[in-house]
Amino acid sequence: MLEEGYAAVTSRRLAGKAGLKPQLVHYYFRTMDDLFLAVYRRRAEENLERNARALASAQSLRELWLLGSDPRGAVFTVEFVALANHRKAIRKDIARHARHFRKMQLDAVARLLRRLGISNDTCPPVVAVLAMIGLSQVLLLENALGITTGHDKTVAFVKRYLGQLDDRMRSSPGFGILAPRR
Amino acid sequence: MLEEGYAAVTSRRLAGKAGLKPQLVHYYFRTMDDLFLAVYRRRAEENLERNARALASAQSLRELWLLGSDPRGAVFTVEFVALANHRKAIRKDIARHARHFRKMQLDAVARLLRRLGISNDTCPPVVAVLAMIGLSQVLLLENALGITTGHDKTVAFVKRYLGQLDDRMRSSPGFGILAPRR
DNA sequence: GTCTATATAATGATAGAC
DNA sequence: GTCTATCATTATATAGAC
Repeated sequence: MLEEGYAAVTSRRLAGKAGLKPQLVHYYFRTMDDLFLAVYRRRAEENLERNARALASAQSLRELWLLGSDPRGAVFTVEFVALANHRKAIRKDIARHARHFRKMQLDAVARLLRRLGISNDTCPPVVAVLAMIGLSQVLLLENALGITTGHDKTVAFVKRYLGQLDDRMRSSPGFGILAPRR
Repeated sequence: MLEEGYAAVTSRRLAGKAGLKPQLVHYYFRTMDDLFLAVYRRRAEENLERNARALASAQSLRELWLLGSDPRGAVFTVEFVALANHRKAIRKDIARHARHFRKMQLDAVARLLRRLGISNDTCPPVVAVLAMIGLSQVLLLENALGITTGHDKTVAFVKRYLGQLDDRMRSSPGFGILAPRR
């Protein structure tokens, strides 16, 4: 799926990779949609856990950025969004997970910005979250196409910026209460 | 393609919509890949023209933002990136166009930030461009999935922010030389 | 330019033997 | 749980009549 797109995932090729017969795919998952959903759910759960760990760390913002910059993640997302574009059952699942995910990030970033004294007027938490996600996704998408103009510069800028915020965060009064230094 | 994904675009369905026989698709385009490329090229050219007009306007940033916020554009991009993910000929074409497009945006935004007195340390042009693209893409993608939490707030924030920059730009000395007020 | 006819190959899915 | 056998469907693409 990551290498050749979801359309390349067929019961036959899949079984071939497992050294088994195509019919077993249907035995285990019934339909191909069920298979795709199973893949998505497993990955979604892993993703939630990794995110929770990142948010609890002493460098939340940098960790969040790194998570969003996993190349497999971006291709995975594109493929499933494309898949969701014409399979109702899959779209529903993705939407539900994405909402859960978003809420979690949003709560954490809002708490963080408040503690840093960054007001809603300066930058609403939701803008910060969406900008971070958007930026990392665009970088990954372009990379997949072989376009990298200015990417290094952008990554360096973002990391420096987020690192400074994380530093201010760690040295803010009462930091240890919420997220103890490791 | 926009409604059901690229996999749903078959010679049969296409011919059906045109009230013709599937074989005519091959008569005109030979292969389905050639067809997809023709669609992409037409759209890409329109896109370049619209962008050039936006960059020449008196509210470049807002116009750029609006262009990036066209819902059809985002779905179109996702579908073609997914398509490019497993068709070499198509990937090459997308990459070439994207590079051209990026250079155009980058030159214009760089000139604009310089004129506004925003230094490279404050915000490198490429970061501004990628952040704008990323943010609008994420909004559109989520929208397509039915997720809209905080979107209104984000759009309002961005428009207000870009509007202020455009205002400063218009009132900067010598503005009329580069982009005459309409 | 548009059609009929056809070659060829892949797909998802089920039934039933072992 | 894994296999063989099989079906119905769909796809891309070409050849040739008109």
